[in-house]
This record gives sequence, structure tokens and C-alpha cells, in this order.
Amino acid sequence: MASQMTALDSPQEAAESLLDAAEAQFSENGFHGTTTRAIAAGAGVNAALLHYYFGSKEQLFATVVERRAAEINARRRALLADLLARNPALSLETLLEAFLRPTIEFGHDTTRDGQRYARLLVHVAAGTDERSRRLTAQNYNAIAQEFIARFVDAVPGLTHREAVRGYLFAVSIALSLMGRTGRAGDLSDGACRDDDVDQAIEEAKIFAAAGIRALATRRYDT
Amino acid sequence: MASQMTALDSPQEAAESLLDAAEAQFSENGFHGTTTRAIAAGAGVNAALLHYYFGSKEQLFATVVERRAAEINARRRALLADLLARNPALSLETLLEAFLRPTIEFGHDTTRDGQRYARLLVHVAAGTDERSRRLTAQNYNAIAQEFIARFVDAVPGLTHREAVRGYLFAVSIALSLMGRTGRAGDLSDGACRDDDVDQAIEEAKIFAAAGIRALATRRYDT
DNA sequence: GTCTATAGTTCGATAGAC
DNA sequence: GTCTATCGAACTATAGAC
Repeated sequence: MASQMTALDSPQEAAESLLDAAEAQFSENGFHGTTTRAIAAGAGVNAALLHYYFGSKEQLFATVVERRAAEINARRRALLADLLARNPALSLETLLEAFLRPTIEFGHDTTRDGQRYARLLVHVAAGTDERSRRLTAQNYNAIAQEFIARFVDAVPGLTHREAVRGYLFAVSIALSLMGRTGRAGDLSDGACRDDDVDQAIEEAKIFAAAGIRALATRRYDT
Repeated sequence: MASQMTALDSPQEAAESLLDAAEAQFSENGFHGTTTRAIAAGAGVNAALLHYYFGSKEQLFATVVERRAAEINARRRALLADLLARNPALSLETLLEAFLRPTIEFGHDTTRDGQRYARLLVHVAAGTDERSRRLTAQNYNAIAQEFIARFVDAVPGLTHREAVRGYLFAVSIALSLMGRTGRAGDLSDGACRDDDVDQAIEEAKIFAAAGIRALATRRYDT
């Protein structure tokens, strides 16, 4: 479950377990729907250790979000650098690939419990409460500005304001895929499968790329 | 439900107040973050009346969602009929107008506290928990199938599966606008205003229309 | 660092007077 | 229908032994 770098030495095994268990619990039931007792039980450690390591439920939640956000954003930057190294010409599809794949793929990574954080991210990024907005801004505004600026460079005529809009639309699309509620399968009688990652990413890219380009070219006319 | 057909003047004034207060509270803090006591206080009625009228917090939540969903979907159907009466040729833009405007406009209707339900809908439609999925299916699967079928009719070459994908993407875009978290304004230094409803709807339509058409025409190639 | 025990609240829901 | 009063349970967090 918890991948630790050190083989024998376990400096904060309890803290790691708590983070993993918290991620699982928060992602299923949100902040208020999760109890510290359930987290401790899931981690198999004493409930008092939660406060010993993280101070409060609130700080534990923030730590869970930050841990994965850092990982996701690092993957995005690495993938973008890699794609640019192969093809220096900045295209919208390349940008969307670098932006969307890490999140969506992360949400479908069953081997590393990525699904858990994916749903947690849906809570945070889609949430309208103060805590969600604060955490979203703290963990994702920087990467957002990076990609927004590149959208402007890659799409002729796209204003910064339109790039912001397109970015947020693209994010919402990614979130809808990360949730994996099975609704796509329900509405399509099983034709739309939640577990076909490549198809989901491909269609998200097609949709978002066309949408962003349309924002630049078809502004203010039906 | 515990509704009785007493034709008195001001029938169940307390129940109405509870519904309104519940909508406000649930939309801000979600199901678990809202207490029945806070709802009763917001409604200005005794806390015991909540259970008298609605049985449980759970049923009250469902009732709040159903009340507005019925209204939103009725508006969608009426608007679609109206648009079709004026121009019988079914276009994707017409469909998106009929689908998106009621929700987004509802979320920006400050005079009728539509903002409250808009955020509640974000919770429900974006939520991945069992309750959210159940309520989403119960209240929105029917209208979803209606629009999905029309998408197929309106866009040459669009498969049913792609229409489902496009529909869900369009929904997620609408949700991102309904939340009104102010993030668009933050990321654009105020250029993207949350309160410009017509611009938001217009850009959502442009984005979604281009995206859906692209799903039909550019399938499976970068 | 890890445990037990519990403080101090607050929760959803109900009983019963009126 | 509306109220007071309260039950029993669950909550976050902390104190203190070891």
C-alpha cells in the first residue's frame, strides 16, 4: 500500500499509513463525512496518533491534498518537457496531453490507489466551500497559469481571458472522467466504459482542443 | 412523503421555510457539513419540525434536490420546445442553448436564490458518493437521455456513445460555471467575470458545440 | 511514540405536553 | 402543528501513563 523508500527503516510508518487511510476515507465521504476514528482504524493505528502527527483533521486533509497535487503537477511538467523535447513545435494537443493524461491516468491507476486521490481531487476542485477553494488555489493555481500562458502561445488569436475559460473547461472535463461514477456506462448501456483510459483521454483531448480553438475563432457569434 | 392535501391558506409554511433554509445550508457545506439544527435555525422554526415534515435529514436533502431538478428540467423542455417552434431545424447550438441556459442562468439568478441550488447541484452532480449518484440518476437520467438522443440526430456521424461522452462533458462545463467560485476571475486578473451570464453561456455553447462535433469527425486520430 | 481514558461538544432523532 | 426537554450516540481533541 504505502510505498516507502527505506526498506527496513520505517521512520514514520504510522504517519504514512494515516495519510493513505485518510486519502481513502476523505475521497469516499468528503471532509465532513469522514471521522478521525475511521481514518485511524483504516490505518491500523491509534486514534491519538493522528493529532500527534498532523495536529488536526483539517491539517491532515490539507497534507493529503498537497502530497498528491505535488506529484500530479510534477508529472505534468515532466511529461510536457518530454513531449517538447521530441517535438519543439508547441501544439494545443501536446499541451492537453501533458495536462490531462497525468490526472486522468492517475484516476485509473488501480495499482497505486490513484482512484482514491482522483475522487478526493473531484471533491476539492469541484467544491465551492472555502476550504476547497483555498486548497485548489494553493495547489493548482501555479500550474494553471503555466498552461494558460502556453495555451495563448499555441492557439493563434486566443486571448488570455479565453485561455482561462478554456483551461477551466478542460479541468472540469478531466474531473468528470476522474470521478468514475459509472454514469457514462449507465447512460450508454455499457458502451462507454469507465475503465478505458486511453479512449477517455483521447476523447477529452479531442473535445477540449476543438473547444479551445472555437473560443478563439468563433467568439461572440452563434 | 408526509404531505397532506389540506387546502388551507399558507399551508405548511414551516415546511417551505425548512426547504429554503436546507437548500442554503446544504449548498454551502454539503450533506455532512450541514446540521439539522442549523437548518431549523435558518428557517426560524423549531428543530423538531424538520423530522415532523420530512422524517429525516436524508429525506429532506432528497426533497430539496427533487424540487429544483423538476423546475430546471421543465425549463429545459419548455425552452427546447420554444426554440424548435421558431426554427424546426434541429441544430446542436439550439440543443445546447436549451440545455445549458436554464442551469447556468439559474445559478446566476440572484433574485431567486438560484445560486443556492446551483451549488447544491454541483455537490450532487459532481459527487462520487452513493447518495449523490443515486440522486443524480433519479433526477437527471431521463432528461439526459432526451438530449443525448437529440444530439445524435443533430450531428451527422455522431454515435450514441460519443453523444453520451459529449453530454457528460457539457454537463461538467455547466457545473464549473454554476459553482461560481471566483477562480476564473483570480486566474484572469478579473478579466473573466463570474457574473457575466450571457458571456459564460455563450462560451460554454461555443466550447461544447465544437467539442461534440469534433468527437464525431475527429475520432481516434490526434 | 504509542497507548488508555475521557473531557467537552454536538449530532440526529424522539417522547410527550399542549 | 408546535413546542420543551432530552436521549443515546458520535464527534474532535487532549491529558497523562508508560
